Amino acid sequence: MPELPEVEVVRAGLEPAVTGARVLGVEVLDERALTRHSGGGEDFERRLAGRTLIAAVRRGKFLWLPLDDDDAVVGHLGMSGQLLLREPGAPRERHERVRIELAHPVHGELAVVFADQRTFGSLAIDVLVPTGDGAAGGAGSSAASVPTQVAHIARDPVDPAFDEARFRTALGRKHVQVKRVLLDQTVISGIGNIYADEALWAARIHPETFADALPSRAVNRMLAEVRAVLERALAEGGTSFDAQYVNVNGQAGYFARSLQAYGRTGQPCPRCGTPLVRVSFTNRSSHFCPRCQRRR
DNA sequence: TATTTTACCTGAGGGC
DNA sequence: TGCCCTCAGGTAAAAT
Repeated sequence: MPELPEVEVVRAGLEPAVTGARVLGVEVLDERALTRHSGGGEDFERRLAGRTLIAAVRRGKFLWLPLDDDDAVVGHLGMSGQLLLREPGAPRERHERVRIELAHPVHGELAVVFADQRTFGSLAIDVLVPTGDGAAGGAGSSAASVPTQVAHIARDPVDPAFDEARFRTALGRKHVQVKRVLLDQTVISGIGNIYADEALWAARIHPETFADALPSRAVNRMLAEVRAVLERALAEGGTSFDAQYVNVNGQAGYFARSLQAYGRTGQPCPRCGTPLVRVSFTNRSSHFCPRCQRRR
């Protein structure tokens, strides 16, 4: 499932290929890939054709490609979205939804293919607006702007402009299980179910501990482990369980073999040996060690 | 206002 | 072999 490390791998892969490239043509094969776009498929194709892409930027799990004016192509991979770099005229991908043909001044012609099995992901053309804090909108560009669709998303914990004081304040005011807060992209972005479970396991915090009951020492530990797990996953190219998440060349990441808690129900906790448990949590699951991660 | 639930979607895998 | 059921989960809208 694409979370921050996976999306960053995709962003970094797109960056050299799209920066400075001109859009030769756009094909929308499935309009469900444009659920966040205000116009239809024809509008998307028309507004993008002939334009030049100037960067690849990411905040949390959102990705955008600024155009040569105040617009940007915004992308979210959802559960199963992929952005792939292909040769022009390459055969269709299995769940291909949108194809953008580009001409790059150095690399020549190529295609950016958006494929998405479950169609939770989407592309859209959106307007860039100034950031509230004046800092760069996200990783990959120094421009202090974000698409309007991303403006409500908090900065992610690996962003140099991440407002730690704001995060701590928000956490202290929420009478909600801490894992819910980690998954709330308006408080801290980039974390999904996998890395939430991993970070909480590493910080020895029960996922259902109320956020407003966490001592500041525990918050420090949690934030440090969130950053550590995201950075380790990034270094290993992200987490892949199957063909769902891949980089722009279609290759899987290696972090799945480094997971300590997520998906390891019944297996011994790597720290204390107690069998890990899985509990139902807001239409998904939480994995944790019942001994190391005691409920407060 | 703050928090919780639901809709959206397809394919893999288990049970029978 | 094939059918039915459950599960996976990010986001935003709807409900409480």
